Order: sequence, then structure tokens, then C-alpha cells
Amino acid sequence: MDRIPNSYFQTYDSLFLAQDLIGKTLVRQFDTGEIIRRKILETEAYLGKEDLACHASKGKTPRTSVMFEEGGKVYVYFIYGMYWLLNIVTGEKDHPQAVLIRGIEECLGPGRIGKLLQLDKSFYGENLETSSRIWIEDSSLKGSVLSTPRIGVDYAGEIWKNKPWRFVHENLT
DNA sequence: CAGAAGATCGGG
DNA sequence: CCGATCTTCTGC
Repeated sequence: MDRIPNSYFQTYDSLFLAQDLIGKTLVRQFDTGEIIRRKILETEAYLGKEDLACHASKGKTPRTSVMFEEGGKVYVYFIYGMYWLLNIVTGEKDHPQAVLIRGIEECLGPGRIGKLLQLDKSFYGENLETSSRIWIEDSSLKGSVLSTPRIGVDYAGEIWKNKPWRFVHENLT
């Protein structure tokens, strides 16, 4: 399978890519050489500094700065004292946005994915086009994609918490 | 500088 | 339903 180049992540916004990434293949290669390949089944879009659920709405900080870069990089962050959540930065430089990977084949839940893939802060800013340990490959998956409100963002206020920006493949359930 | 909450998960 | 466990942000 072919690795997807960063032009793909830079050409579209997170709302489109969150849907389009469903069925594409997330690849992780460990130091041992072992490779995990799983199709993406669930995502969420976080779109711009106006989106109060998006970390970038707090402005450009050490934690969020990678979202202000051009698409194709990894945004990981540590939460609840134990989980590394995996996001893909999308869009153009200075248009902060990202797609949260919430579910892949045989591994549902963003916290569990970080654990399965053994992510840590060293993945912050990792380039998906050139990395030897994490990238996305082109693939497809038959079936429809459903959308729902995003999970765990009730703090973002009525407008943003209700945006149907979570996408799940029908196979998921 | 202290306190609280967080894009979560698993156990009781 | 709550504890784990620590980074980040906010308010005093």
C-alpha cells in the first residue's frame, strides 16, 4: 500500500479529512521492526481557533503550536494523567485544526490507541510523510459513515458541543 | 502559587 | 460511579 503524502493533509480541512480518513490505514512501526496496520473506524474534527472544543481556541501555546503548522504532522497530548491522544494536523499553516483518531480496527477509544501504539511526547510534531515509525496508507472500506456530536466536549458551549463532527464507520458497532 | 478540570478508561 | 495521575490553564 502507498503512504499518503502530506499534500493530502494540507489540501483539505479537518472536517473533510475526518470523514475521508475513515477506512484509511494507520501504520505504526516499532523499534523491533514489528508493524501494526489498522484501518481507521472513528474520528473527530477539531476546526480552528473559533471552535471552542479545539485546543487551539486557547491560542498558540507550547502545547498547541503544532496545530498552527501545515498539515501532515502528529499532534499528541497527555491527558487524565495517563493517556496520549493521537491527532493529525490538517490544513494550511496558521489555520489550526486537527483530526482526533478515536477508533481503529480492534482498538476503540483514543486513550487505548495511544497505549497500543506506545505513543509519547516524542511523537509531538512527527512528520507523517517521512517518519519511520508512524504514517497513513491509502485504503478503502465498504460501508457508510455516520456522524454524531463529539465526545467529552460539553464544556465547549451549546454551539460547539453539538456540532456533528464525530464520524464512525458502520462496522464499528 | 494553589486549585481544578481535562478530546479517558477500567474496576467495583 | 469513582479513582488514577499529571499537564495545563485560571484566578487570587
